[in-house]
Amino acid sequence: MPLSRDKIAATAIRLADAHGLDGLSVRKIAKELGVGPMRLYDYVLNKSELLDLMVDVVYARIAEVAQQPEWRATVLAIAHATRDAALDHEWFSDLLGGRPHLGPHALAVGEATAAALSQAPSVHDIDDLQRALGALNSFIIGAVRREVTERRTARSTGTDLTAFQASLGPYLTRMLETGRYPTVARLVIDGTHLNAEETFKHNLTTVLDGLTSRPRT
Amino acid sequence: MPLSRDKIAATAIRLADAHGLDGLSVRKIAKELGVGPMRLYDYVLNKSELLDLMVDVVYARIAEVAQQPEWRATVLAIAHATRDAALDHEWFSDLLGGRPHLGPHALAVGEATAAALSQAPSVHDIDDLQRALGALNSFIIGAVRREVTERRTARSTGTDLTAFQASLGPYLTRMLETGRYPTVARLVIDGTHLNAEETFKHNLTTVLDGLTSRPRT
DNA sequence: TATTTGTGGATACACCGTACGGTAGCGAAG
DNA sequence: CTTCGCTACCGTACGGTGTATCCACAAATA
Repeated sequence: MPLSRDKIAATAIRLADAHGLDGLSVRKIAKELGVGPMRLYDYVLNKSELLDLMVDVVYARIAEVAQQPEWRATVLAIAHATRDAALDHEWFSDLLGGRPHLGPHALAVGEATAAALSQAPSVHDIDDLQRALGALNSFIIGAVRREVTERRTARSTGTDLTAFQASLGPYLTRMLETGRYPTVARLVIDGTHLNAEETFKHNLTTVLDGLTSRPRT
Repeated sequence: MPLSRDKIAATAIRLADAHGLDGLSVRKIAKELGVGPMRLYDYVLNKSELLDLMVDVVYARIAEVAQQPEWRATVLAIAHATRDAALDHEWFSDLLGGRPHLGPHALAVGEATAAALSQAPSVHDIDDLQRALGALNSFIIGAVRREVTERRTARSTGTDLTAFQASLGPYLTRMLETGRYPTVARLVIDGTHLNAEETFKHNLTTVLDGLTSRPRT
């Protein structure tokens, strides 16, 4: 089996899933494939092109759900698929929004999203579409990013309050006890541990409603 | 002048502004300060703590505008200040949402945002607040991130259409000419070059309206 | 004066992305 | 059958990174 872009991308994804983007190096991928590090550069121009490859593989999965009968269902499906993908591949959220996504599958997702949004009421001309697309993508990117980093810190500190205070405690609890951040303190202490998926869905429909119900300015 | 966290952060910010986050290294900061690389570790635990330091300096600037008479004005001011800061310090957008922002000034901004949002109509209990805060921050993070990467690619490819096609052309124009991405193609070709700040403001008020006008689910 | 303490510096390690030169096989041209 | 050019593979090497560790020297204390 003679090595290929697909195989390189696949093992790179496996390693990134296991050890994060920081733990991903050309050398490790090569070792995992049983070849010298430089072999990869016969198939890829840069490391960043390798990252683009990985990203587009993930987009391929997202693109699979991008065909729905109704525009709103399409948007919802894409957004949730993006979130799911980022939860499966946390490094994906690190790359999300950080570079232009121009791979064929990324373009397919962009096309499906744009086509869906263009059928929304209150999206009349192309400027409306551009704005709506921007708002939607901004929300998705930010929400996914936030959720992933939250999950990471929760994992590294422990999820319950006492463990959290023990980890960030010396600093953060002291900060919160200064009384200068009462609302934040209330959020940290009294805040229910909301279900992440429902929060995402809730906020997504909020944004979507705002997008479609709003009269032209 | 004996070196300090503030001075380190200040020159690190200067270097990052000039050469980006990738071009920032402990050694270069040290050289700029005229000391050995290891001196910095007397003031900072990690490089990531150094990044946290830089981030909090930027938050200090944002926090300055966080006191407005009306809750909506406060939110708008913070959002725009965040965007301005990210445009001045593009590396800031790379860090935005990527790690928890726990510096004193970041907490101050978070407090101000939370306090403002808690006064919005339709934000009744603490769960409402948490959701609204999440939605708002998600949008801001994503929007800023998108705008910065867009500006970067525009800078590296040239802004007008022909230069853009010349740069991405061999690949992207071929992609668009396949006809598989008609909506995206229309956006790229017919899309007016919208004013970025107005788009941000427009989408921000859209999100904010959606946040406040929406009845409870 | 002798001794402790802390501060700045140099060196070293493990790792990174990748430029470069070289070689072994193989199909086509002479 | 020989020889050429080409492709696919390989190893080594360079300049960079973050940071652990040791060391020298100066100041302060006993």
